[in-house]
Amino acid sequence: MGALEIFLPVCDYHLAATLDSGQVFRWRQNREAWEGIIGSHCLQLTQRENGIHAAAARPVESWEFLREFLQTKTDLAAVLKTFPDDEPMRRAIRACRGLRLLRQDPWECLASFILSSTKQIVQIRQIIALLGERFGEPMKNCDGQTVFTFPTPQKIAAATEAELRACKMGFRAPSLLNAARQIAGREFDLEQIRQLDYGQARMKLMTLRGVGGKIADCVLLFAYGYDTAFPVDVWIERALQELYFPRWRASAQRLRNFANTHFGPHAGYAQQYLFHYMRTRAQAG
DNA sequence: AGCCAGGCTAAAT
DNA sequence: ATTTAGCATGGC
Repeated sequence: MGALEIFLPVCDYHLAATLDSGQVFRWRQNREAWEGIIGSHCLQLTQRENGIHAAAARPVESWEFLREFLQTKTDLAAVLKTFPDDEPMRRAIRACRGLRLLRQDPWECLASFILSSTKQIVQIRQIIALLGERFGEPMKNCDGQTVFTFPTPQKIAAATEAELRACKMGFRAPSLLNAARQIAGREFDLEQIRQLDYGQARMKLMTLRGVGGKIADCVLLFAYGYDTAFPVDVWIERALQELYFPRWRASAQRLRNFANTHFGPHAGYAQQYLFHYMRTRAQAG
């Protein structure tokens, strides 16, 4: 028999920043709590002094899926110690103590980031919300409201391109449809990725239409835990340019090469701090 | 109105 | 080997 709630002790975990840092797109804040769905578990997460409180809509047998998703066993201090000791990194860390990397479901992550290209985060959220309403399975959250699971590859694969375009995803529709069909048809195995090294895994993901280096890196970092993956998007490009090469314009290749050599074994983690730092700094003006 | 958004692809230098 | 349009859609 399961439980409806649990307390996960963890220090140095900034829940709000983590769930609102562009890694995931289906979590929203409702007063104190953050509401979201992991697999078929509908949850409310609340920040506490020494950890995170979780409440589920239905009894849960094992909470291991939640520890996995939140990565509560990660020793953040040990990760931060591997970052380069330079002024930009120090500022990025200072701007957001307790920011973490999550560990997501590969399909949800892949589909989400196929939909992310040249879209603002608010719009990505909107597209994915529509996709959930139209292709996900309805369920009740803690407050009795109807919410939706993330659509399976099979469900998306059975859709038409027009139905997907109706979710406002535009030219990304054929890419999502292609990925869903390859995965549903077992031509592409998301589990097999785990057995590959970073370079091989990246190449494999990039065989999918609409998946280039940046999206592949997001999936490798956010879903599979390849900590050396370093997604370079417009924000990170701007961050590297302004913070590390303020004097001259560096090419995209130069920036990428710098990123892959400068940030150490947890480069992807460092990237998330830079990303969040740039975004919050821009918001503040 | 025009520019840009957690890019990728194919065409053009 | 690098740089550049075109791609849908919406917010500012």
